[in-house]
Amino acid sequence: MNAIIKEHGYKRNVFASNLAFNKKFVFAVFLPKYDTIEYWHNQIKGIEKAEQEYRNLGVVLDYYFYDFDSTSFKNKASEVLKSNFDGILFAPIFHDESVLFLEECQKKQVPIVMVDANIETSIAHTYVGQDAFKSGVLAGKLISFAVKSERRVLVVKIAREIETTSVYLQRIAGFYSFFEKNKNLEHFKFTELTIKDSGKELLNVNMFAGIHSVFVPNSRAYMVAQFLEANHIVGIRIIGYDLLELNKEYLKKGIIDFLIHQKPEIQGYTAIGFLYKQLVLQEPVPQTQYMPLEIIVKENLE
Amino acid sequence: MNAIIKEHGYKRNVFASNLAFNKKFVFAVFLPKYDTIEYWHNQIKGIEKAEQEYRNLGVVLDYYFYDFDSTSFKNKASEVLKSNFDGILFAPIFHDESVLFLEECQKKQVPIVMVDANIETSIAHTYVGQDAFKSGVLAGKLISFAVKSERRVLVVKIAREIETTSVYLQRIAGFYSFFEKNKNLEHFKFTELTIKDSGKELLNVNMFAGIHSVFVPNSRAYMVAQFLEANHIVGIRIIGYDLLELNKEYLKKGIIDFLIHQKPEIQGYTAIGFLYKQLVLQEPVPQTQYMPLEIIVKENLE
DNA sequence: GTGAAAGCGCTAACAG
DNA sequence: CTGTTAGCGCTTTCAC
Repeated sequence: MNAIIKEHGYKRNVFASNLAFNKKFVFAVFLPKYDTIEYWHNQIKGIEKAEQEYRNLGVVLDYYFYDFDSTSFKNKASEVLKSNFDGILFAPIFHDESVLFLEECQKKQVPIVMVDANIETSIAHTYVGQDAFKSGVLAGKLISFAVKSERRVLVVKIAREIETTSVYLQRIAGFYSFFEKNKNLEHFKFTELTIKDSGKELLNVNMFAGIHSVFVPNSRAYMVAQFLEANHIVGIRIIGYDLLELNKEYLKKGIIDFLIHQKPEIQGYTAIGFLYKQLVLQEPVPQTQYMPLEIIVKENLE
Repeated sequence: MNAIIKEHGYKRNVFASNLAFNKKFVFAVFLPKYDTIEYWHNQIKGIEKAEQEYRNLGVVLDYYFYDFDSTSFKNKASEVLKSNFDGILFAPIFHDESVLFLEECQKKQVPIVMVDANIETSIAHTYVGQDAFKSGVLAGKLISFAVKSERRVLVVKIAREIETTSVYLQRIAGFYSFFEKNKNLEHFKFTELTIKDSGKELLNVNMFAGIHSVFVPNSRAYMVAQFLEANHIVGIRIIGYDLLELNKEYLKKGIIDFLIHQKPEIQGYTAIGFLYKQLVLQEPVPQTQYMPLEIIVKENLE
């Protein structure tokens, strides 16, 4: 009989339904501590915007932040699992630990949304984030705008040891694939440079001799920009990722030329919106939601 | 007393409020006929997406479409004004007629949202759309990526007579202002070409002799691309506006290099969302919401 | 003006 | 398992 009613174009009244249900939905938000990491700070900003928007609509957020190490992750994870929540948003920074965490969440039968990076698994979940490979291809294209004479490109990998996600490797893979697929770009030559994080002092002028462009496959383009500015090296095109304050500053100065923006705020905002849709509105959401790849130059910043 | 209650952190329960209010909000949507104009079709797509989203939340849309002439606009306008609506979304294609229409709407005391173009007026309303001048500046920047030897740029104005909005003039103004502000770009030389709409046959090969780049300040970049392709002219960079199917096609082929995207779907979607916020949620909305200027190349299309 | 009461459409609990 | 009912928090109406 219910079936018959539904067939006949019946629409649940969301207001009445949620009024009667009279329940707050608790979304657990399980992310790295954001105090010092601007990228995560922006994710949180989007989440907080969504929190405010859905506050009157029966949504409560419970935050759990961990330090950027796997022990802290595991400790907080068990804390999360002890609590009660109707939906979970988290970032699988540490792969193996995240798989275990996912399995526990599955037992709770709640909707799961992952941001920033995805995990290959059969456990149903939604991914909201970047397509890292494609963003690398795009970086290649942007570098390729230079003239058609010989071009030397420096790929600068500045990474901390605990970098366990493969995001920046995927970006580099995409980057090279662009030049492989475009055979008329054989005049581009590449050199790689690997530097430990906060090892800015390891840069030296010789590294940039004869270089026309620099590709920084993570958010640390500002370090290269700082160095080039301090040493009065001009005419080198820099392309990097993420709208950190320092990156934006050098973009405005014209020292960084391109930033690829992954919209962390929108990631967080969208993720909460997806939980809201599933739980409050009882509507389906996509399995994967890639952020559009935005090209930011000085003139379309903001 | 009400005041005291509110001071004390009282939040209206949106579910109960709207259930008791038990009213459908009618939004009048007053736009050009979209059948043949892809740009407006995309606006409508966004509006329909919003319609679906808010259908269960007490929102009903009433559509009014006019032909692309001011008589049709006026006729439909009076039809709209005779109807009952709680909020209005419209595009001020014809300036003077739109001002009159606005004044009538004001009398109805309903929230007003304008898309696509704005009107200078003291009548309270929200504008959702592009910053045309800024988008022209951006176009200038994109053209300027070429090498630092002499560059000849052709500005191709393909417009129908009834083009009454000044959007494309603002874009051109922004475009030139970029080169004026950057004195190191004096090697860029400009030529203008004005062609009546669907006068593609008026293009000829000589126009492109010695030209390195073409700027088309509206959505008709594909016409130039078609011509260049048909005449096997290569090596000219084209930059235009809007993700029309034809433009996208030539972007994929590598004949158009850049498209600046004004997100018409998002405009429509946002506009409905603003009416929803004001009427259903009784929350404030901004006076002006500029769309971000998106740079689209082959590699970040879709 | 203030106060009481009906009822919006649904869910959950309880009775049969 | 099906049918009935209280009540979610608010708006509107009607009585005072």
